[in-house]
Amino acid sequence: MKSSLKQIIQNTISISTPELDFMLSLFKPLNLKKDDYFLEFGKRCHQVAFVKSGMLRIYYPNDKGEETTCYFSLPYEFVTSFSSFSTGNASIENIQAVLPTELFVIEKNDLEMLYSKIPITQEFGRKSAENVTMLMERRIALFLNNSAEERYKFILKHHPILLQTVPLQYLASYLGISPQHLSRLRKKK
Amino acid sequence: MKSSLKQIIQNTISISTPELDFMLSLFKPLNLKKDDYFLEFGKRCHQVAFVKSGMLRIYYPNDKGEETTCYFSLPYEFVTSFSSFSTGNASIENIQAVLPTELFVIEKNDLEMLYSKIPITQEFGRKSAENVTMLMERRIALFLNNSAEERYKFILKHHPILLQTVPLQYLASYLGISPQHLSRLRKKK
DNA sequence: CGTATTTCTTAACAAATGTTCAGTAGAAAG
DNA sequence: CTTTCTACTGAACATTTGTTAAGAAATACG
Repeated sequence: MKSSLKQIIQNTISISTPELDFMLSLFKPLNLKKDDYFLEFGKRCHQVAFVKSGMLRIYYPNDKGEETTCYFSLPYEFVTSFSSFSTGNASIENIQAVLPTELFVIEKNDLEMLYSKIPITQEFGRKSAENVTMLMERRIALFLNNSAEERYKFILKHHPILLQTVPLQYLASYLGISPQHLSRLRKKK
Repeated sequence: MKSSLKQIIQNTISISTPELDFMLSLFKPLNLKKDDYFLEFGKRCHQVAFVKSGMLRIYYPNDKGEETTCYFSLPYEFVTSFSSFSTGNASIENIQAVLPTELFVIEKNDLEMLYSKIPITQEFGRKSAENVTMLMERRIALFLNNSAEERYKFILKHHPILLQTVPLQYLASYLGISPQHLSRLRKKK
C-alpha cells in the first residue's frame, strides 16, 4: 500500500527495517476528490504530502489578478508549500487536486520528531530538497533557452499526460503564455 | 574571518561551539581572480562553496551553441553544481568568477564525514537546499508572470548591483532575452 | 600609442506572442 | 430537456521580442 513511498526511501538512504516502518507509520493516507484542496491560500502549511496517484496543481493569484500555475505534482513526488512550511507564515499559494488523488501526508511535528529521533532521516529530507532543486533548475532552463512554442513541444514530448488531463488554461499559465496562444500552438501541429 | 559563514550556521541550526568550530574548520578559503573558474564544464563537482564576497556566474552552453546564464551567486549564498555534486556525474555547467571573489570551500568527503559525525548538520544541509528551492521558485515566478521588460525592471529595482557589474550579454542570457533587446530596454528608460 | 578584438548600440524588418472580441462547444444547473 | 455558464477556438490587430547587419565604443594587446 505504501510500497511506492517505501521504495523511494530505501533507494535514497540506508535505514533499518524497524526504523523504516516507523517512518512510514507517520505518513497518513489522504484521498482528495477532483478540485479538493490540499492547501488553501492564507492558511499555514504544516504538512508534506507524497503523491501516490493523481495530480496536484500549485498555483497562486498574481499581480494582474490571474492565476499563475507554478507546478504540477506528479505521482512519486513530494509536495508542500516550501515557504509556508519552513517559515510558518501563511501560504501564498493554493495546492489543489486536478484529478482524484491519493496522498500520504506527514505532519510537520512528526517530521521534526522523526528527524531528531532517527538522524539518518535528515539525509532523506536533504536529498529530497536537493531533488526538487534540480527539477526547478531544469524548469528555469526551459524558460531561458526556449520560446513558448518550444516549451509547449517539450511538454508534449516529455509530459503528454499533462495535455491529456489538465485544462488548457492551467497549462497556459504553467507555460507562461496566454490561453489563446496555447490554443493556436496546439492547432498548428 | 569566517564570521559571515559562522553567523549563518548559527542562525539556521542549534549547534554547540566546539561542533561549530569543527564544522567551520572544514571550510577552506579560496580566492578567485576575475574570470577564474570554480568549476569547468565536464569536470566532476566535489565541492560546495560559500560566497564571502564577489560574485560567481553559473552558465552552460545550450542547444543553440550560446551560453545560458543560469544564476549569479551573491555574497552569503552557497553554490555548487547540484546535479554533478549529488550524482557524481560530470558537470554540465561552468561556474566562473565575475569579480574577484572570496570563497569558503568544503569538500564532498568532508561534508559527508561531517553529516555522519554530527547529524544535526544534516539539518543545515537540508535547510540550505530548501532555501535555494525558494529562490528558484521566485525566479520561475518571475518568468511566469512577467514580460522581458518587467523582468529587466525587476532586476533594476531589486538587484541593481548586477547591472553595474555584469557584462550586458551575460545579463541578457540571465533574463532570457537577446542582448540587442536588453540594450533597447536599457535605453528606453 | 595604435591596432585588433570584443562588446555594445542602433535601426529595419521579421517572427512570436498578447489582446480583444466574437463565436462555438461542452459541461453544469435547473 | 432547456438554459446558463464556462472553457475553448478563431481571427484581426497591436505589441513585444528576435534577427540581421552595420557602425560605435570599449577593451585587450602588441
